[in-house]
Amino acid sequence: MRYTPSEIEPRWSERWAAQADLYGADPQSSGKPKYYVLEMLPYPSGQLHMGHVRNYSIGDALARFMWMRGHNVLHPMGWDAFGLPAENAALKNNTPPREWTLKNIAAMKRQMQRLGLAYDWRNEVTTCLPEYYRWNQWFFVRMFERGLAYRKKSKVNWCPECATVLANEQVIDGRCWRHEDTLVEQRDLEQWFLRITNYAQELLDGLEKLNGWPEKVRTMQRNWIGRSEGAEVEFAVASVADQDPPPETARERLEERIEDALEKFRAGRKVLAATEDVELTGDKVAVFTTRIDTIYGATSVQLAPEHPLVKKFAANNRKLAGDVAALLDQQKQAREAGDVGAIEKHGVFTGHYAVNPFNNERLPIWVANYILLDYGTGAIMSVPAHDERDYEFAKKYGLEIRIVVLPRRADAIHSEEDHDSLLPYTTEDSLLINSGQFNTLSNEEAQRRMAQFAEEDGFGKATVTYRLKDWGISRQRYWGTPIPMLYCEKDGIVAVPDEQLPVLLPENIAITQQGGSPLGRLPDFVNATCPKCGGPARRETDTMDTFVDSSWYFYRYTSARNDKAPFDSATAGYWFPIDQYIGGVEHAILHLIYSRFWTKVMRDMGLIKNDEPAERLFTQGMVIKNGAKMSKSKGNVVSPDDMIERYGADATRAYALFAAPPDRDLDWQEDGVAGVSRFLGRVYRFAMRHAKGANGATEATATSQALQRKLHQTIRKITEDFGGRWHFNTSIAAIMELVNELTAAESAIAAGEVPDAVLAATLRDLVLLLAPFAPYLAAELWEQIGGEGDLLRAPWPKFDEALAREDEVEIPVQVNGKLRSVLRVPAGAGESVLREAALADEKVRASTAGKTVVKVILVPGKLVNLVVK
RNA sequence: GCGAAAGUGGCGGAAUUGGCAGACGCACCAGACUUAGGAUCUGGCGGGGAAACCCGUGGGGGUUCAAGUCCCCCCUUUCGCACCA
Repeated sequence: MRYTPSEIEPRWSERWAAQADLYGADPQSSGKPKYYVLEMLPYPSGQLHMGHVRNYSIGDALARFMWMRGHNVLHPMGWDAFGLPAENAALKNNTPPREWTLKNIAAMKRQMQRLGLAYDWRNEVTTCLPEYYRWNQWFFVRMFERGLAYRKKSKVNWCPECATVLANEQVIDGRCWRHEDTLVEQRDLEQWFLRITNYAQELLDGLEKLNGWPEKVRTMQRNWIGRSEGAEVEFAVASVADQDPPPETARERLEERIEDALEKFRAGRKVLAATEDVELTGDKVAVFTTRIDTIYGATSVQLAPEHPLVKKFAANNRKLAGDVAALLDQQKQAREAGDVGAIEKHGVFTGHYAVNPFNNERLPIWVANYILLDYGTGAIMSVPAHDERDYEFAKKYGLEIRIVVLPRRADAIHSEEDHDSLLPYTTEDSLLINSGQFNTLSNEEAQRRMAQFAEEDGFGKATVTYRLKDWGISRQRYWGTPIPMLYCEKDGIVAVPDEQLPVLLPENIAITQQGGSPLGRLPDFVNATCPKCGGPARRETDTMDTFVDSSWYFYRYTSARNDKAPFDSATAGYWFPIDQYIGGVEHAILHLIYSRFWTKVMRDMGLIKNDEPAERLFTQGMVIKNGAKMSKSKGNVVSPDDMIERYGADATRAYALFAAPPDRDLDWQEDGVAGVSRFLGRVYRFAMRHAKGANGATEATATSQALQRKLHQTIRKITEDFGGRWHFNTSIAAIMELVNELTAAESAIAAGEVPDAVLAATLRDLVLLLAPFAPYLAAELWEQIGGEGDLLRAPWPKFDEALAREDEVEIPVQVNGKLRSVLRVPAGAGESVLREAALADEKVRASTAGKTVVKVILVPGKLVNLVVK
């Protein structure tokens, strides 16, 4: 009667695979409450890893539990099948990407089936197939029509290793998200963008309502969207009068004069006054600030090296051009190294001035290497007294530092020196000084009034800026969704008409590592006809970022074979939002922000009604080994196949749930898997011994009552775990306790102390409790004990409060907080019973002898504490 | 630097609400059994001590009859963010 998962499991696996509708959802008319449980779809690398196993074990346990609780469950699976590895593999093995990918999918599907995961494969979604990606194209055209997809030349992140562009979200510390060692370069390219920034505010606001999402993920998204409230203020540019591009000698003279002004400025630290013969040029420079209230303290304006105004200034000034180039280089290097925060601040005076519209002061315009063109307006006003960076910069270059707010708690400030030692102070709990008509206002009040003032006078306004940028989706790669756009000489950019979709990805193509999109080298693909004028057109050769694929795949599951639309709205309306989404925290930003965006766009298109894709999100911890993330380079990768072969799928899955709470990192210990396997063996043998054996006992005894009590306590615990904390490690531990108690009662059972009915009911419930965690063993035993129908649809056991109740409890007795004895009293014993029992207890009396009991703490059901002196 | 989470036996972890610290499992030790197995069963297993008992949840302080749990300070680890104006 050995437990042999290697025989039991494949037998069931085959039976399940033969029933396509086994894990299918019921029709909407079933009247059952719907439950959509979803695990993130894998990239088909060809091999499941332990992270997948953990992810799917959690989801599968939940799905099975919900089925047994009588829900209508949708539990699908698919493949995130486009992406660069397929091209790399093609290069290496000379296999077409499609072939390689489909082969991997088949292999991984086998692994999933071997794991006994309860997916409805009839809804399988494979993103690299035209039946799927045609809808990516369809969505793209819809977004183009709505102005949400646009093309622009911009500075983009370029990974030399991938030979393609990356989205901001795919750059981590200046490196490619797929190539930890590869620095991302900045390049200028024409790219397609999706206007996710249109939804920045809604994406931010929506986070407040996502109470079923981990706070950590919400915070990460909040930071990523990076809203900041402030104001834009326009400064007029004033320059040394000499506007015409001067001949060489004149230019040198101008440079001298600028040097001269700079000299004076340095000597006197009073540039604001050293403005001699400057006059307005008609140019304007807008700065973005979150602290308009400190604008009277501005003593310079700082521009990003790439600011258009800088180009203009530098055109007349070779020295400046050289200096700016150096600054730009520093910034670029810092950016590429990913430590912009650590950059040493450098700057250069341009010789030009900006007029502060609030007080008409002329502030020197500098170029600084820490100002970023792509945030705000690429220009700032520098207020050294109240900003740490500005302070550092002003100290370094001797710029004036002017205090314009006085902290409310200013008691300690008695002199200028005191002030200096406190600088810079950035508090917003202060009052304005040295600020003209705004003096004595609070910061908050001043911010409002000054923005209003600027708006009324037409030189500024309150604004909101976001760190979030539009989503660049063009990729110069082959293995992705072709962007369905055409370039016609006459009609410009034209979308491919719906009836011509999908734009098929050509199959026969030589994958090489040379730059540019591989599709660009296929004349048959590139040369097309303009649908408007019928003339020749050039086809877009870039493909879409694969995150497009995963932004809406879960809608497709609800009607995966639909060839009229991306999905059926009514069906999606029934299933959405996803009740529980489960995956790794590494997708907290990328996938989870894109798919929220996509959902909002689809809602605005009228395809769906929900605002958010998923009601609840669970992010599981990583699977590690010997304290480190599993990786080939560390040689600590544990193969799921290997585990299944040695211990079975049940033991592997149950261990993945047992070894740690699901949200924490899990240290994979093979001995632990063996332990779980031993436990399953004990269950198997116990059940087999009693599956059919009735010995005619009918009389309830203390033992049978104790068994029933334990059983119902276990049912209660596990049912609560599913509804609450998801600490499946303790759920499984509870089943182990139950089984320990059952096997310990073996001799009592043999002695007829446990009625047949109790034993049979216990066995049945034990099998049901096991079903979400060890489905193979549960199915096998279910059959052995004569369970009817499929286990998955058998109702989850109900716990009986009366049977679960203890009738006698142990109450610890402390003397001065130290444990001295344990009382056995009837459950529900009142205070007087406890007091008497405690005082009468021998051990207690021994330790209180010769002392007076000052106080007795009685907590019925918990403990007794005697305070003695 | 900012923010979050965590720190409990040799190891993974338990102790939702302040109430017997170490459930359950691994490893280890002792024993039983034997068709000698990657088997099964029984018992032991935080530290000190012969015992009574004492000590023990990263460190230090505090609140409380009672603290792993609450409060204050500090240390360590992991994760996120980081010139964002």
